[in-house]
Amino acid sequence: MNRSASIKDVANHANVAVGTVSNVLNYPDRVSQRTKERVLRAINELGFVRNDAARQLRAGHSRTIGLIVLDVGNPFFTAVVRAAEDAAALQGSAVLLGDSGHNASRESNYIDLFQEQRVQGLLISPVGDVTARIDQLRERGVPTVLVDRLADENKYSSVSVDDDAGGYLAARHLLDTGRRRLAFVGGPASIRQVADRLQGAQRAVKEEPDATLEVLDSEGMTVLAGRGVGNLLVERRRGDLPDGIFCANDLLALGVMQSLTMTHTLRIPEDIALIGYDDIDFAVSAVVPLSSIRQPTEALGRTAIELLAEELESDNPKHRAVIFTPELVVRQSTGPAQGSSAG
Amino acid sequence: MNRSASIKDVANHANVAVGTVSNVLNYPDRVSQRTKERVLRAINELGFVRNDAARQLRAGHSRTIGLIVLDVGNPFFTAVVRAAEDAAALQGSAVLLGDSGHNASRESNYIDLFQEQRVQGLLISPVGDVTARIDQLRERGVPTVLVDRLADENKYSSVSVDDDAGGYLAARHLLDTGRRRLAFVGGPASIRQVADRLQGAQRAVKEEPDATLEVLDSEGMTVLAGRGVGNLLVERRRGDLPDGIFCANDLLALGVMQSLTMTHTLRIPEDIALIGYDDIDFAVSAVVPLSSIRQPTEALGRTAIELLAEELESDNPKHRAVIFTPELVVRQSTGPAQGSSAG
DNA sequence: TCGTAACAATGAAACGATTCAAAGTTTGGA
DNA sequence: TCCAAACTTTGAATCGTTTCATTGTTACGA
Repeated sequence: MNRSASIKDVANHANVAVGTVSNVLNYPDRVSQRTKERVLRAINELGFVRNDAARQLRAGHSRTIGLIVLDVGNPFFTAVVRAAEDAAALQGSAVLLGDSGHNASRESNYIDLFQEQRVQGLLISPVGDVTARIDQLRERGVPTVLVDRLADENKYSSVSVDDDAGGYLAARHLLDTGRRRLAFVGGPASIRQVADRLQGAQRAVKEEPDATLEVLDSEGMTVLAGRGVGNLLVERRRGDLPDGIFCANDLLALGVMQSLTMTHTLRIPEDIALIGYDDIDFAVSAVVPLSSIRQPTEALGRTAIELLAEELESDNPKHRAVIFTPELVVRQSTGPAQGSSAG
Repeated sequence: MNRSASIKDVANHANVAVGTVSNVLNYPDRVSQRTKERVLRAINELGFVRNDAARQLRAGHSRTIGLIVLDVGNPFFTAVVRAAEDAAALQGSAVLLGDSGHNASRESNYIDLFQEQRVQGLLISPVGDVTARIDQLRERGVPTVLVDRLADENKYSSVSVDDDAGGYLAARHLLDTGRRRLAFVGGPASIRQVADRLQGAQRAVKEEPDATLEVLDSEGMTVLAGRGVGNLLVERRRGDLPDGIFCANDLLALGVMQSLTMTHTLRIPEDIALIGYDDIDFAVSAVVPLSSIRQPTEALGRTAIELLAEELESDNPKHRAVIFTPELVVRQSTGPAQGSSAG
C-alpha cells in the first residue's frame, strides 16, 4: 500500500538475486527461460515499476532531453515540440518541455532545473544571451543545439529557417502571377525575422525591372494591426493601390483581408493578391483561403534531435548549422489576377 | 570537464563533512556563518549543481507532478497547463507535461513514464478508461485529479466546467437582448460538451414562452463546418431566419460569421446576433468581434493543483469535485438588435 | 568419467544526496 | 574554574538500480 516494490522485493519473491532481476529487465538473453518466467511473474504479482531516479543515479545521466521554447502557445513551437518529442522517442529519450515566455529569468530557471535533472542535452530557442551558460553546460558534457536561431558553426550546432528565402518565395510568387506593384506589411523592422523576410522580398522585386515594392509599417504583428493597415489602403485612390501584398505573418494578412473584404469594392485575389507567412491553421479557413509560407517545423524538431545525438556521440564533434528553406503554399488569395470566379 | 562535481567534492574542497554541505543547502540556519561561506565558495568554484536523481532516490518521490492533456495545441489546455505550472511552482513542484493527442496508448505510455519517475501526483484529462490505472496509482500513494471531467466524488477528485450553465448563459444573453427565434449550431450530439451546452440553451429558452430554439447539426466543429451551416442559412427566406445563433464553439461561429458577412444582405448583430463558446484569441479579432463564453482555465489549472495537494496531505482524503461556471464575454456580435452603427 | 567451455546466477560496490545519532565545541552562569 | 546547555559538525547508513568479478551449473567431446 505505501512504499512501492523494489527490485529487491522482486528478487526475494522470486527467490533470485537482485542482479538477476536487473538482467531480466535489461539483458533478457542472459537469463534462462525458467528464471525469466519466475521473475516476470513476481514483477506482475508485486506490481513492480522501475525507479527511474535510481537508474539515473547509477547511469550518471537521465534519458531526458531539455527543450526550452519561447512560447508554447505559438503553433510554430507547438509543432516543433511535437516533432522533437517523436524523434526523441525513437531513440528512447523523453523530452522535458520548458516555456520561457520570452522571459530571460524564466529561461534561466529552466536551465537550472534541467541541469539538476542531468538532462542528456538541451535544445533551446534562446531569449537572452545564454552563451555563457551553454559553454558551461558543454564543459560538463551536456551539449546544446540552438533552435530557430542561426549560430556560428564553429561554436554551436543550430537549426533555423531561412527567412530571406521565405520572403523571396512570397514576393516571387506574387511576381510570377503577374503582380508588379507590391507592398510589404510588417513591423517593427527591429524584429530579425521581419527584416529578413523584407530583404528577401526586395531581392525578388529587383529581378523585375518594372516591379516596385512599397513598405507599410504595422504596429505589431496582430490581426488588429493588419486591419489598421488595411483600412489605410481602402481609403486610397484605386490607382495608388498595390496589386500584391505580402504580410510578414498570417495574422497581419488576415487583418488586411478583413478590411479589404468588408468594403465591397476590392476583391481578393482579382484586384489585390494577398500572401501571409507561417501557414497557421486559420489561413486555410479564412474567407478567402490565404496563401502563405510554411515553415518546416517537423524538420526543425527532428533535425535538432539528430544534431544533439551527433554531439552526444563524439567527444569533440564538428558543429553544424542546418538552415531550412520554407515552402510556398498557394491558395485562393493569390489566384490569377483579374481572373474569374472565387468559388 | 567530464563528471560534474558532487557534494563529496565540495566537502573535500571546503574541508568539511558531506553532511555539512547538505546542511548548507537544506538547513542553512544549522551552520555557522564561517563554515557556510567556505562551503558556498567551494560550491561556486567547483560549479556544483545538485543531482536531482540522488535527492529523489533518497526522498522516495520527486518534486514533480505529471499532467496529461488531450491536446497541447488546443488553447484551452495550453491555458490550463500554464496555470497549473504557476500554481505548482508556488508549492515548489515542477510539472511534467504529456500530450496524449486523444490517443489511449500514448496516454498509457505517459502514465508508465510518470510512474517510473515517481511523480508526486497526476493530473489527467483522460482519453480512455483509466480508472484501473488511477486506482493502482493511488494504492502506491500517487493521488490523481481528473481535469475537465466530472468524477464521482466518492471515488476521485476532479475539476470541470459546467457546460450546461455555459449554454444557459449564452442563450439567456441572446434572450435578454431581445432575440426570440434562436438557433443552436453544433455537432455531433454525441460529444458530451455539445449535448450539455445545448441542454443549457434549451433550459433558458423554456423560460420565455414566446421563444423558440432550432437545432442545426454541423459536420464537426471547424470553421468550414460553420461556413456550411451559414451557407444554408443565407439561402433561407428572410422570415425563416433565426435572429440569434449560439454556436457550440468559436470556430463554428467564425465560419457562420464568414457566410453571413460575405453576402451583404444580413448584418451582424442587427439582423442576426451570434455567440460562440471558448473565447479563443481569434474571437476578439473577428470582422465583427465575437461574443463568447469564456472557460475559467486559470481557475481549473490552479484548483487542480490545490486538490492534488489536499490529497497528498491527508492519508484518507475526502475527494472533491469542483465545478466551475463559465463566464459571458459580450462583444459586438451580440450588440443591440436593429441598432445603429457597427463601428 | 573427466575436463572444459559455455552458460547462469550471485551479491558486493557504486552512484550522490539526506538523515540523524553521536561527538565535538562554545557559551555563560555559578 | 567547572558544568550543563546550546550550538556545530561529523560520517555511516540509506534509498533502488546497474555493473561486473566471482562462483556455480550444465553440456559435451574425448
